[in-house]
Order: sequence, then structure tokens, then C-alpha cells
Amino acid sequence: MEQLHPAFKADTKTRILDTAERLFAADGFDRTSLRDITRDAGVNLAAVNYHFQSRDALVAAVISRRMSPVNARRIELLEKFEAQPGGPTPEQVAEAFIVPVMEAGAQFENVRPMMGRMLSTPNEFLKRLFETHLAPIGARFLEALGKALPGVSQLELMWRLHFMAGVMSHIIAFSRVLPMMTNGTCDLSDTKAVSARMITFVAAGLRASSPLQESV
Amino acid sequence: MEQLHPAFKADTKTRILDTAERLFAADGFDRTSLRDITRDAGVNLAAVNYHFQSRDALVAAVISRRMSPVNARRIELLEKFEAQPGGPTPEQVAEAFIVPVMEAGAQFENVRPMMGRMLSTPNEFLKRLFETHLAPIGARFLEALGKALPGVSQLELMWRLHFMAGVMSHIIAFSRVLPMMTNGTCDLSDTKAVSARMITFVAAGLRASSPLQESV
DNA sequence: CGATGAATCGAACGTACAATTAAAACATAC
DNA sequence: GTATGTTTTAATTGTACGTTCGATTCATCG
Repeated sequence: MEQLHPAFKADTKTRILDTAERLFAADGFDRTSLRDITRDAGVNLAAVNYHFQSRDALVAAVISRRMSPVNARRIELLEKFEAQPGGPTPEQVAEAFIVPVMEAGAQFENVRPMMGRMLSTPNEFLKRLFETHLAPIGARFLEALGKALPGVSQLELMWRLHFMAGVMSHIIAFSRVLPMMTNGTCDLSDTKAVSARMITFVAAGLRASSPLQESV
Repeated sequence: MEQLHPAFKADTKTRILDTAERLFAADGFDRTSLRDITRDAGVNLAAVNYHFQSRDALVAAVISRRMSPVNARRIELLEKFEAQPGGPTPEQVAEAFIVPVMEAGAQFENVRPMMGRMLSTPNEFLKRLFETHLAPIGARFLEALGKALPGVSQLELMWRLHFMAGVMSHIIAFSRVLPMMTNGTCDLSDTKAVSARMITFVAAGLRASSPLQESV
């Protein structure tokens, strides 16, 4: 893992970010107080409101730090696949959607559970933040799906985009409990293998003929 | 909708349950206080700790009231499909998993968002409750998947079970925001149509040949 | 009617929270 | 080495929370 123990070195701002990320991942955004964060980070309580302006702004900073590179990588992959002669395949769209998240999860210990929290916390502020980060990504992937599955209606594509998102969100959100729930059977440490499983499942679902409009 | 406005009739206990369900669905479990609930229900604050013993026990009661019938119906459907000559098809397993939830969502306004909150709240008490309700269901569906997809390894089945759960959880959890996110395109009111789309997607994913072990 | 238990009520308990303040400590440049 | 701007500190503010309490109302039955 790349992260240092926050008790050593690193400036206050980074210590707060790292500790907040870890605690948000472990306990959720709503149930982690500034007192928890500052105590664990070994900094003063007021440091949060000094470096960031508010608790909400800290949450936004924690999320942006990890989400922005992931979404940039997603777009990058998508453009690469779209430039290829056969256009993007459903497998490639799924890969561009899933792999950057899984790779970030492998690189930074807390990213997967933290994103899981983000995807699943009812907090209204988080919902807005989520929209900010994911609305443009959703639109971009809808467009790519249209190229990968010509003839499928926009409505159907929209649904399947959300089904794909559901498969990934669930695995992300359950990344901490999944090994326990399955008695160690489901192991997320082999990122490539898990991604491959997901891509296979999702691509097959994307390719399935529509249940309501059989024709084209 | 079957529910009455809590301000009229119904005894205190039911008024609390109905109001709590509505507020939990709207604002989440953690962000809904007993004061919010009792104010909206028009009952005294102390009534919650009188009728239920604690806030946690109220949460458990709210969830059990809706989850128990859904899970009973799931098992019922599964047994019906398993009794059929061809054994259960992947479509039938998906149907038994998905349809009871969607039907409960159509019957009671707040069930879908409330279940979405339940599936996605980091609260440790909720996690335990979730385990209680879903662990046996998961085991039962894993068994059914084994019959529907003979030759697929237990490991692969476990993953695909979670992929299926992910598709449904995501739609459930996003039931309130999905119409807004998609500019009204994705509409959950036609329960049968949404269920059919999900079943098609999931069954295709379940049937896909394994990415890691091609043979069998 | 009068008594007994369930149900409701207003009020308070102690705890935890985000945010703010003014002073202290620190670093940097002159 | 003193002045200036940045960072850290301890203490406090006001608000909200779950839970508990004793008193009061209500329904039921002897």
C-alpha cells in the first residue's frame, strides 16, 4: 500500500485527508465525526475548518482526490476503444467502466470501501457530489453503449447502463464484507480476475436481446 | 397505495412504524431522529421507547415488517420452480429473486427506497440485521443456481449471485433518483416491465461462459 | 362506582456534534 | 532580529440527539 501511517510525517492537510478517507471507508460518512478524524490524525479539531472550510468541503475533497483520476482513466480507455476499427465492443465498454475503479481499489487500500459508501449514502450533499462526478460519466458511457449495441433503443441502453453500474457498485460497496459473507470464497485481492468475471457477466447482459422489443 | 395517512386513525404503534418507514425511506436511517418520527406521526417522543424498547429495535421492526413477507415469497417461488420437470432455469431463479421485491415495492410506496437504504447504510447494527435477513436467502439461492447451472463451479456461482444482487440492489436503491437522473426516461412504475428487463439482463449474465474456466 | 394496568404526556438527563474564537506557536523574509 | 503571515492550539457556543423519569389520562373489569 502506498499510504503512510498518518501519525508520521505528511502535513496536516494530507493527514486529515488520509485519515478521513480511512474512517469514511470504515464507518461511513455520516457516522464519522470531525472529532474521530482529528483524534486519529493527531491534529487539532479546528484544523479541519481551517484547511477545508467545512465538514462538507472535506468530504468533497476526500472524494474528488480519488474519483477524478478514475473518471479520467475511464474516458481515456473509452476513447481508445472507440478509435478501434470495430468500434467498442460491449466487453470494452464494461472494461472501461469497471477496470479503472478496481485498479484504484488495488492501489489505495480504502478507495473501494470509500466509493462504496459514496455510492450508497443517503446524505443529500453526497448525492449532489455524486451527481457532479457521475452524471457526465453516465452520459459518456450511454453514448459508447449506443455505438457498441447499435439498434438497441435509448431506453433499453439506459436501463442496462444502470444494471452494469449496479453490478460494480455492489461489489465495491461490499468489498469489505464480501469475503466474510462468503466464508472467504469471494476474494477481491485478484483484481484482474474479479474484473474479468464482472466484464463477462455484464457484457452478456448487455448483449441479451431486449425482453420488450424483440426487433430492431 | 394501501397506507393511510398516519395522522388519522391507526394505533400509536402502527403510526410510528408507518411514519418511520416513510422517513427512513426519504432521509435514511441515520439521519432520521426519533423526534422527526414522533413529530410527523403526531405521537409523544417517549412512545417509541415505550412500544419498542430502543431506536434500534424500532429500525429492526420497520425492516422485518416488509422483508419477511418478501423473503417468504422468494422461497415459495423458488420451490415452485424447482419442482418443475426441467428444474429451475436461470430466468426463474432471477425471477424468484427479483419479482417479490418489485411487487412489494409496488404495493407499499416506501418499501423500495427503504430497502435501498437498508442495503446501503454502513450502520453496524443494520449490517447485522441485513445478515440475519439475507444470509439464509443467499444460501438458498446459491443452491438453486447450482441446479439451474450445473457444471458451473461454486466459486463462479457465488460471484454471479452477487452480481445478480447488485443489479437489483442498485435499481432498488436508486428508485427515487433514477427517474430524475434519466430525465424521466427510466420509470419504475411499470413493475412488470422493469422486472422483465432485469431478469433478461441477469439471466444472460448467469448463462455466460466462465471467463476463467472455459471447460466443464 | 372504584380499582388496576396500559398508554400517553411534558420535562429533563447526559452526551455528542460542527463550528467559532482569540491567543499562541511557527515559519519566512527583510 | 524583528516583523509579517501562516498554522496550530485550547476553550467555548449553541444545537440536537436517545433515553429515562414521574405524573397523568384512559380503558377495562370486578
